[in-house]
Amino acid sequence: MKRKKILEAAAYIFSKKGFHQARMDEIAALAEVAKGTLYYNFSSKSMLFSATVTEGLESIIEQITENLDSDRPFKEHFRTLIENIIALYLKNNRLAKILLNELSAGIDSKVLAEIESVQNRFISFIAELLDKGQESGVLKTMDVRTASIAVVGQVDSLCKYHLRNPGKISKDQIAETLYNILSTGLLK
Amino acid sequence: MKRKKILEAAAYIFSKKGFHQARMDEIAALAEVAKGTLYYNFSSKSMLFSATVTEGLESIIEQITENLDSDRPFKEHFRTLIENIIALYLKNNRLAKILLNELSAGIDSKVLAEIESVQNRFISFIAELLDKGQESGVLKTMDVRTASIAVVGQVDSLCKYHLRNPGKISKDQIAETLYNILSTGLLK
Amino acid sequence: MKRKKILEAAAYIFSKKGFHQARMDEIAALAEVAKGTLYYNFSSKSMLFSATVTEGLESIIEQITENLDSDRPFKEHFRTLIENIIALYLKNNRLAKILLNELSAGIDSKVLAEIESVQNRFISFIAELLDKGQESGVLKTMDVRTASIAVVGQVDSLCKYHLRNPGKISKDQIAETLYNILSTGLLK
Amino acid sequence: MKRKKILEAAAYIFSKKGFHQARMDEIAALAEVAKGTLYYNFSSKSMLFSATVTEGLESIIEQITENLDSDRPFKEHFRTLIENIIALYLKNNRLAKILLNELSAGIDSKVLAEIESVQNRFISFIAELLDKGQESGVLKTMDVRTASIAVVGQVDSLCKYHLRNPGKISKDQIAETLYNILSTGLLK
DNA sequence: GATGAATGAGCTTTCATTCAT
DNA sequence: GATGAATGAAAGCTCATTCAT
Repeated sequence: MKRKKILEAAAYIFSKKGFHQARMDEIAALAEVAKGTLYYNFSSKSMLFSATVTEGLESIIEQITENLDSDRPFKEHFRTLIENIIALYLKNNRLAKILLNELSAGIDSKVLAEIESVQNRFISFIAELLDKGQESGVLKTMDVRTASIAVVGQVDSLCKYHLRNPGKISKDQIAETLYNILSTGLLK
Repeated sequence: MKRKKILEAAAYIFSKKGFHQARMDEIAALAEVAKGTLYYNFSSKSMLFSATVTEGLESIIEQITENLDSDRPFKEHFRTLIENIIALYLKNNRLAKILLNELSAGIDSKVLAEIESVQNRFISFIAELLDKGQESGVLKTMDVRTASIAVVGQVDSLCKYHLRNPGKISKDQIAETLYNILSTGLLK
Repeated sequence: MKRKKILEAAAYIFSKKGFHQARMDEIAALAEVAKGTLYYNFSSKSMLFSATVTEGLESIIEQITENLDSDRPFKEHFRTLIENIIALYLKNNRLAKILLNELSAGIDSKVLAEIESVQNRFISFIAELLDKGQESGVLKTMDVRTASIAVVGQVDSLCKYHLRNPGKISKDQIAETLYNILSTGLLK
Repeated sequence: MKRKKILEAAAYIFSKKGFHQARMDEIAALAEVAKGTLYYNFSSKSMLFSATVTEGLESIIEQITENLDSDRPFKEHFRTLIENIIALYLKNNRLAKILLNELSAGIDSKVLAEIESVQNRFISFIAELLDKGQESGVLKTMDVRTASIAVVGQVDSLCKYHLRNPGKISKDQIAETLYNILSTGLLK
C-alpha cells in the first residue's frame, strides 16, 4: 500500500530532519512514489506530519505495554521498567525526538494542538505506570503527572546525549544513573 | 551599538522560532536595522546564530554564579540552588530552549560543533556544582557529568511544560518535584 | 516544450549580456515561464549556461557542414568557404560571442571546463577543414590547429567590429580582407 | 598618492575579473584604502573603470612605441614587429583582455563609449604601423584599418589560447604562425 | 488512483553607494 | 581628505502546492 510506504518514509525523514527541514521531495523519493501521490493521500505537509506522529505513537505505547509484566511486584521490577523505557526510547529515538522536541512555531495550529495531545498521551501513559507503583505502596505520594514529566525529561536528555556522543555514556550507565536518582535521589 | 541590538533581536527570534524558521528579515526589523547591516556585522545566518548562543550563555552562567552563595553548607542550600536554576531557566527560557533543543541538521557543521561545545560548557557548569556537593560529603558518589545531564533534562522538561501549559504546574510545584526526586528519589 | 523555450531565451539573454549580467528573472520572463521552471529543468544558472552553449554549438557546426560542398576542389571554394564562415558567424553571432569570449572567472569550474571543451571542438572543426585543404595540396604545410585559432580570431574580431560599428565595414570587405590575408598574406 | 594606488589595484582586479565581477571592496583592500576613499577619488565604479582603462592604454602604446625602431627598413623588421606585439600583449595581457573583450552591456553608456574610443585608438595605432609598411612599398594595397582589426584578432586569439593552455603553443609558434599568415598567407 | 511538470512567494545573501564623523 | 558603518535593491535559488493528464 502506498499510504503505508509514505508514512514509513515520512517517519524516517521527519525524525531525521524535523518538520521544517524535511522536504516533500525527499519523502516521496524515499517512499518511491510521485510527489503528487503524497498530496493524494494527505492534504498537506502538516497533515502528513500529524498522521506520522499519531500513528507512530500507537506502536510505541504498544511495544512498551507488551514488555511490561504487570503481575510482578512493582518494586522488584522498577529497574527493569526503567531499562525497558530506555531501550524503547533508543529503539524509537527518531519518533521520540519528534514527540519531545518538535513543537516549534510555524506549524498549523491544528496540527500543533494534535501533537500536544499526543505528547500528553505519552506523559499520561508514564503517569499511569507510576500510579500503579503508588497504589502498590512502593512509590511515595506525589503528583504522578509532574513526576512523569521529570522522568521523561531525564530519559530524553540522557538518551540524546548517548546518541550524540556515542561511547561516552553506555546504556547501562544511563539506566544506573536513572535508577539511582529515581529510587533514592542524590543526597546521602 | 547596532551589534548589540541585533544580538538581542536575534536571541528573541531564534528562541521563538528556532534556527531554520527564523527569518533574517524579521530579525532586522526587530532590531530596527537594515537587512544588510546584519551581514555587515555577521557573515551569515549561521554565524549570527552562533554568536547569539555563545554570547547568551556567558550571561546565563554569570547570573547563576552571582546567585550562588558557595560559603554556606551545601545541603542547607540544595533547595535554594534548585530554585535558582529553575528561576534562571524560566527567565532565560528562550536561550535555554535553543541550547537544549536546537541541534537539528542543516546548520553549518562548524556552527553545530560550536553549539555542542556551548552545551557541554553548560553541562560542565552544572557538573561542577554537583561536584562541590560531593566534596562536601553531602551528595552520593556518582558520575557528576551523567547526573548533570539528567538534572538538566528534568529542569528542561518541567519548565517547558510549565511554559506551555500556564497554570497547570506552578513554579513551586516544579521546585518541589525536582527537590524530592533529586534529594531522596521516588521510592519509599 | 518549455525546455526548448527556455534554451532559446537563455541563448538570447546570455549572448546579449554575458553570463554574470544575465538575470534568471529575465530569462524566465522571455521564455514566458515561471522562475521555478528554470530550476526544474536546469539545476543552476551555470548548468543552464552550459546547456545553452553546448546545444547551440551542435546547430552551428551542423549548419556550416550543410553549406560545405566537399566534392569540389578546395582552392576553387576557398573564398566561398570563408564567406560561409562569416555568414554563419554573423547569423549566430550571439552564440559565437559566448563561445569566444565568455570564459571569465566566477563560473563553476565544471561548467568552465565544459565551455573550454566546446571551444576546442569548434577549433577542431575548423582545423579539420584546413586539414582537407592541406591534403588536397592546396594549403601550405602548417600546424592546422594553431592556424585555426588565428582564423577564428580574425573572423571574431572583424565580425564584432562589423556588428558594433554598423556601416563602417561591409560583409564583403570582411570577406575580402580575410581572403586576402589568408590566401596570400599582407606582403607584396 | 592614494589615487595611484587605487588605479593600480583597480587595473589588477578589473583585468582579473572583468568589470561586473570586480568588487569595490576588493579594490579598496588591495589598494590599502577605505572604501569611501574610492568614491572620494572616483564618482562611481564605472568612472574608476574608465580611468583605469584609459590610463592603462597610454602605457601600453608607450611601451610598444619604445620598442619600435622605425629607422630600419619595414620588411626587415616585420617579424620583429610581430614578436614585439606578441610580447607586449602577453606582458599586458590583463589590460589587453579588458580592451578586447569587456564591452558587455550593463556599463554606463558614457563609459562604454569611452572604452570603444580607447579600443579604436589601439586599432588606429596598429593601423598606423601597417600604413608605414604600405608607404615603404612593402605591404600590399589594402584597407589598413580592416587589416589591423584582423591582425589584432589573431594576436588576441592566439595569445589567449597560449595563456589558457600553457605548454600547448609556445610563444615562438605563435610568432611563426602569425608571421606566415600575415606575410604570405595559407595558400601555396 | 497516481503522476510529475509547473508554479511563485519567499528565502539568504551580495555589493555599489551614501554620509556622519 | 579620508573613513567605514550602514543601507536596500536586486540577485540566485528552494519547495509546498496545484492540476492537466
